[in-house]
Formats: sequence, C-alpha cells, structure tokens
Amino acid sequence: MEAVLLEDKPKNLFESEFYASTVFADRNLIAPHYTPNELPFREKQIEEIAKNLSLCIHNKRPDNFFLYGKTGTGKTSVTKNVISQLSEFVSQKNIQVRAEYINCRNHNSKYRVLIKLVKELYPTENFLGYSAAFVYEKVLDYAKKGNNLILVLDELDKVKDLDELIYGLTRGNDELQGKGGITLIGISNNLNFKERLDPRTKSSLCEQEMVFPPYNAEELRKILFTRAETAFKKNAVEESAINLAAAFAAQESGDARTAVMLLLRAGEISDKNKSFKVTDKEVIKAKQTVEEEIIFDMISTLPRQQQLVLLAISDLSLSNKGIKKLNGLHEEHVLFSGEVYEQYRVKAKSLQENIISSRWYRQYISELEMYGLIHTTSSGKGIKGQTRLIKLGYDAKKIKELIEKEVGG
DNA sequence: CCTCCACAGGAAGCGCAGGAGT
DNA sequence: ACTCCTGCGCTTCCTGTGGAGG
Repeated sequence: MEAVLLEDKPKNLFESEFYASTVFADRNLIAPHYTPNELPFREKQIEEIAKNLSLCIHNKRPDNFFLYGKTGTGKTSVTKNVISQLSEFVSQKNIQVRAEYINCRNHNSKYRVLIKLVKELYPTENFLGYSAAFVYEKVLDYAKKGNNLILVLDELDKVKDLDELIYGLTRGNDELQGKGGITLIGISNNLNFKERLDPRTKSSLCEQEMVFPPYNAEELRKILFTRAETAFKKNAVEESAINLAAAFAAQESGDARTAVMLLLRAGEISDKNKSFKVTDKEVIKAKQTVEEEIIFDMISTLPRQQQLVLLAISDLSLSNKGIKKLNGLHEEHVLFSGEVYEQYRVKAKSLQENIISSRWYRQYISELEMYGLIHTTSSGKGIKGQTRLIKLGYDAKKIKELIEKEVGG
C-alpha cells in the first residue's frame, strides 16, 4: 500500500497545527492502546489460536482457550488481531460466526458481561432492567440460529462471580447440541488466578492454554523499530535511543507497553523542545516521567490508610532512623516492620485518622511489595526475632511528595 | 536444649454497602 | 419497598518460625 504524503493533500488550518510535530509522522500509531497489524515474536501464538478458531468456519466448535502472561506481553493485541481477521474473513464468505471482545475490568460481573454481550448482539433492543436469566436466554437464542459465537473475555480475573458465568456459558453448548456454539477465550495476567478457580470451571475454560512469556531486550528492540518506522518521521529517532528504551523496559519487566510508552513520551519531549531528533537524553527523561506516572497511578488508587503506611516508610527513610548496622558490619538503609507500624500510628493519630490493626498493616505491606513500591526481606542473623526488613522501591522524597499531594498534608 | 521475642500469615467472623430477587 | 445475599475491608485469635539469650 502506497503511503500518502501529507504534503499532497490540501491543508486544513487545524490539520497542519495538529500534525505540526517535529518528530512524529503519526502519533496514533504509537499510542498505548493502538493494536498494531504486525506482532513480531508472537507468530506461533497467532497461528495456534487461528488454527483452533478456524474450526468454526467449518461449523465446528473450537476449544475454549485460556491465555495468560504478564502485562504488555501481547495477549490482548494477539487476540484482537486474530478475531478481527476472522471477522473480516467470515463477513466476506457470509459464514455465521460472530466474535465479541469484552474487557471485564469495565464489566466485572456475570450480569454486566451478559448485558454487554446482548447489547452487541441485538444493537436495536434495550435490555436494561431484565433479569440475568432472560438475558442469558437471549444469548442462547442467538447461538441457536446457527451462529458460532466467539467471546473474548479480557482481564477475566476481575469478574466476581466468574464460576457462574463460565458454567452458564459452557453449559449453553450442551443445550445447543451442535446448532451453533459458544467459544470462550479468557485472558488474564494473574498467573495464580487459574488455581483459585472451581475445578469444573477450570476444566471447561482451560481446554487449551497458552503462556505469553515476557519479551527480552532484543525482541523489544525489534518491536520498537517496527513501531517507530511508521509512527515517527524518517531518521527522527536515533538507533541508540531505541536500544536504550528497549533495555530499560526489559530490565523492568519485558513489558512492550512500557517500552512503547517510553518512546512515545521521549517523542513528546522532543516535540515540546522543537527538536527534530529523539536521542538517549529524551529517553532518559521519559523514563523518569513514565516512572512517576506509574507510581502516581498506583499511589492515588491506594486506600488512604495504605497511603499513610507508605508515607510512614518514606518519612523514616528520610530520617537517619533508617540506617541500621546489620551484622555489626556494614550500615544499610532498612526499616523494621515494627517501627514502621509505630510511625504509621503516630502519623494517623496526628491526622485524626483511625488506626488499622497490625494484622491488616502486614497485609498492606505485602500488597505494597506486590506493587513494587517497597522491597522486603526476612530478617537474618544479628536481629532478634522474626521480622521483615523494609526498603522503599523508589525515591523517598518523590514518594513523600506524591502522597502528601494525595493525602493533603 | 528450652524459652522468649517479634514478628509472619492463616482462619474465622463481623458490620456494612450495594445489588438481585420478590 | 422490602428482604436476602454476597463481596469487601477489617479485627480477633491463633499457630508457625528463626534467631537470641539463658
């Protein structure tokens, strides 16, 4: 396909302003939620899913699929890519296959998923207020007309009554008896999630499974190159800048989304400075802002009490109380679980907040570690008793600043 | 070796809010 | 409008654990 140069078109006043970028050719192509056509290093997964789904074009029911892997490993992009190609194909050939994508973060119960689904299937009708059973029947009706329904449920772990939802939808296939069918593709980035499922749900949902491994630095590098080719102007991005962004992201988590995000922010920085190049300098700056965005995102969604716990940790980290002589040898900046709890109590009291129990405080500490906001190690020699040694994952000043903005001094 | 310390983290249960069924 | 139910945030109670100290 021939690329149409912007210069060839008559310009609208605003369009020229809109595209007045020093480095971007098309910023949208590198936005976080853009689904690229090419997905390097996922050919195997695409092929496998497509092969399974292709059964439905011969009017057979494909296996249910369960995809899991960390965020930014391409689960959603791969699935969307496959189902959009499938939809395109079946509409050309007039085959009765319908694929729907639902993100369960926004539709987090059985009822909400079903409502969302029937709204897509019967766009002209209104189902608000109808019972779950009625809506469920509507879905089955749709399949009974001989339609093969493929339902992608992204962020599946967010559904409260998941067992019921899966049971209902898979049991539907027994009632249909070969006339049409319902195929589920579940996506989750929670690796332990599968183990918590009801055994029956597990066996019906996980007829086939697929793991999406994180990308390594080399793969991220190639991904960024292909994305940069279309999103940026020619030669606007220095090769070393891409390498650096890939290295940063690989070191963090092998997450393609952060890698792309880094490059996007770096480009924006160049744009703002009216610079025609994206270099290492911009990527390094972008890393800081992306990091801050992530931290702030996490902190602002934390419960107030947990914010106070984190604030207590950053307070102590900034004071010299945090410096410990471990093993009587070297000094290190770590905190005891007990003293953090004490500091938290003082803090909460002075802000006239109620105080959570020590048990729940420990729960909060575990969560903070999962989010990567703090690191903990178990106490070893030189310390009496069994305690957790706590260390901040990011800069104490920055975190303190962000929380105080949130909590309101 | 036993006991104590200073916690970790599992289990059970409680009050509440909000949603579904009647 | 009303009950019933369920998930959520949290407390209470409890058992487990590794090192320090006698």
